Amino acid sequence: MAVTLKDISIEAGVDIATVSRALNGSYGVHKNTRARVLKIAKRLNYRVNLMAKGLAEGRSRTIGVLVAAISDPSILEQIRGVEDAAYAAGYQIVLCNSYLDVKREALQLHSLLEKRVEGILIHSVEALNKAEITELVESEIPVVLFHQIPGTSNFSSVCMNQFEGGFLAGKHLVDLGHRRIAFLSGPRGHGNFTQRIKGFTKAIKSSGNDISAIIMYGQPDFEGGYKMATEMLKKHSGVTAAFAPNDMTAFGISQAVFEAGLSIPEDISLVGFGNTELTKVVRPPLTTIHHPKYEMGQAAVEILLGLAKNGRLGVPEHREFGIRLVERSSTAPPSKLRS
Amino acid sequence: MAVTLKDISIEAGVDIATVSRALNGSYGVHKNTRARVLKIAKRLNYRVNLMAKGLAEGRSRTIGVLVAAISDPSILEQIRGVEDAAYAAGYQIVLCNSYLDVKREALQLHSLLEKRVEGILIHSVEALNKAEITELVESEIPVVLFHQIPGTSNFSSVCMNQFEGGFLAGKHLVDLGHRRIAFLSGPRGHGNFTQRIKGFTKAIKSSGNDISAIIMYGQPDFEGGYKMATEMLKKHSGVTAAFAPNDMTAFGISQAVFEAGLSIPEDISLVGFGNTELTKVVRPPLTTIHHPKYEMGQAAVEILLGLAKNGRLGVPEHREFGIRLVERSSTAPPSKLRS
DNA sequence: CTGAAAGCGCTAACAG
DNA sequence: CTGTTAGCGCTTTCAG
Repeated sequence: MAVTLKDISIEAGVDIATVSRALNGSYGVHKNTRARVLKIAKRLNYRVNLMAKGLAEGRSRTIGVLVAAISDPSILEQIRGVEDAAYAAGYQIVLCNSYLDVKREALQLHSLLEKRVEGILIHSVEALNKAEITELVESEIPVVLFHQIPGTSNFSSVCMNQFEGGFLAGKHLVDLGHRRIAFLSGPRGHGNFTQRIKGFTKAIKSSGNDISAIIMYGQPDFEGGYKMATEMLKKHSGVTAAFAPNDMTAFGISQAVFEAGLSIPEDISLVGFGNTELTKVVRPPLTTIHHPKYEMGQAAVEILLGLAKNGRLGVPEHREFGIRLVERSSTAPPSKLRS
Repeated sequence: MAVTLKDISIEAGVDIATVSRALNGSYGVHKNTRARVLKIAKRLNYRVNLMAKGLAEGRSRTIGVLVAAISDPSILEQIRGVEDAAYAAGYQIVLCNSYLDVKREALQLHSLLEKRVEGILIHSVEALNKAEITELVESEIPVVLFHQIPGTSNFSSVCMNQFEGGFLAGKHLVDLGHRRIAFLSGPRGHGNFTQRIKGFTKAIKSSGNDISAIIMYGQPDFEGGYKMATEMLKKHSGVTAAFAPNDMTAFGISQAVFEAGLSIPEDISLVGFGNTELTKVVRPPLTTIHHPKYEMGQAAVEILLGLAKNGRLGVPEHREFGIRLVERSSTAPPSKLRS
């Protein structure tokens, strides 16, 4: 079996409580005793048993993170912010991937609760279902969402200004002179995308009557982008610009465009979302919407820990981050030949 | 506070031990009692406290997974296999991302040990350092590696036949008629890549004296592939084919090739490694080496749990998976014009 | 089939 | 500054 406080206490000839104190705080233990205990602990290769510690303290120093697909580079960057902030505050994170599987998500949520995590961060692509929301609310655990979910205003959230994101992209394309613009969005009804679509159409509607927007719904990933774009090119003629729900989807779109024998930005201008690493290096470099992913992760933890500390579960906090357009080479005025 | 066994026991008018039994096994509890307890537990929304349970049982029912970069789709697929197998066996996994940071990795390893995980799966890109190996060995915890690390033969491993992977790729390109072939590999000295390089050069050497191989080392990701290929195209003329350490790197290479005004496979034939999703959909579809990622993840858990059960830490098990070439459109005979 | 009691490893008052 | 004493919530003999 593993070394315990008792082993150390025997070896050091002091009480187990003293060992505990020596190992944790520096207060109230004689310097020499402390040094001796520390040395012995090291020699014996002692390692706290976090289960025992957690049980005794009544807290796990752990926060759960529920994400849909960690393969998404934007999400990964947020998680990195979460991890760093959590670690800095002495917390560990338990990462759960739902792989977009609702059942799996429920299971994981359940086990997070059993682990007595002190808070939960959620970044699922699909909205939570009723049962899950109820379960969360009843567990009285702090929750911070990385997106707005209709009907869950009792949870805190950290988001970017989705509306403005859509607006900026739409305006950019309109300003370039595009008149028929498509938004190949994520799943219908998801909070994030809904707002973005509103911003997008606002930009287009307010720019003149001769401009039209096409909205399509699909999976927000490479494959989904590829499919939506393929369909769009077939069905909707005259489109000269597209806006994607995230960069990966944009890459899928660009794939479909190339395959149709068209090029970017000459035939189709393309705007992504996320400003992930690949956007700079891909050909052509992708115009995209930037938002502070890492910082959002940090902020989420900050809020979560604040909620936990003050027991203010009733007053959710909402933090919104700014957004900006990063112009690269995938957007240009529509070529005369096609327009 | 959360509902405990005691709350249920009071409500049900039975002893707490009976409640425990009713909730866990079905043995030795009267049907009616059991039903009553279950109903009350449900009504009260009872949830085990895993910390308490783990402490009492002396086991955490948890296994740790240490990976370098979860953003790699191949790794993600393996993890999926791990999760499924672990879940089926009643285990939970604790996923740790080192982000290629050695210090971070050490920290995470440490905390896994403190959590009393019952085994650790490791898939780091960099080799473990001495201190970590010692720590692991001393902790007497089952360890399964997803790659071979020199000098750690006391750990079990699940790998693919790296040598054959390299050989198949090399042979395929040679058979197509290529005479000057590059392997833009991962970091120098890593077990996986070393073996693969050996297989690759073997295929080339054994095919004739007029064939030459160029080996380059770099980061095994999109960016790394892009850089290596850019450099290669500048320095080494006459190369008509390239082999990448994984698919993402291959995409980076293809980016660089396109940017140089060349095309695939007309100017450069390209072979990836991993057979990840994107290979099918990318243009041109990528010829690549397939290995059973999901199954490897499952196998790792199987071995791990076997080691734990039989206490046979001394006799590590090594499982090797087969590999095969998946031919798509990124490889072709060298075009007459260039060769 | 069920209750009583001990203990997992650690923390946290409370005395000294 | 240090030892004593209770637990934290759950499992697990051992009786009955």
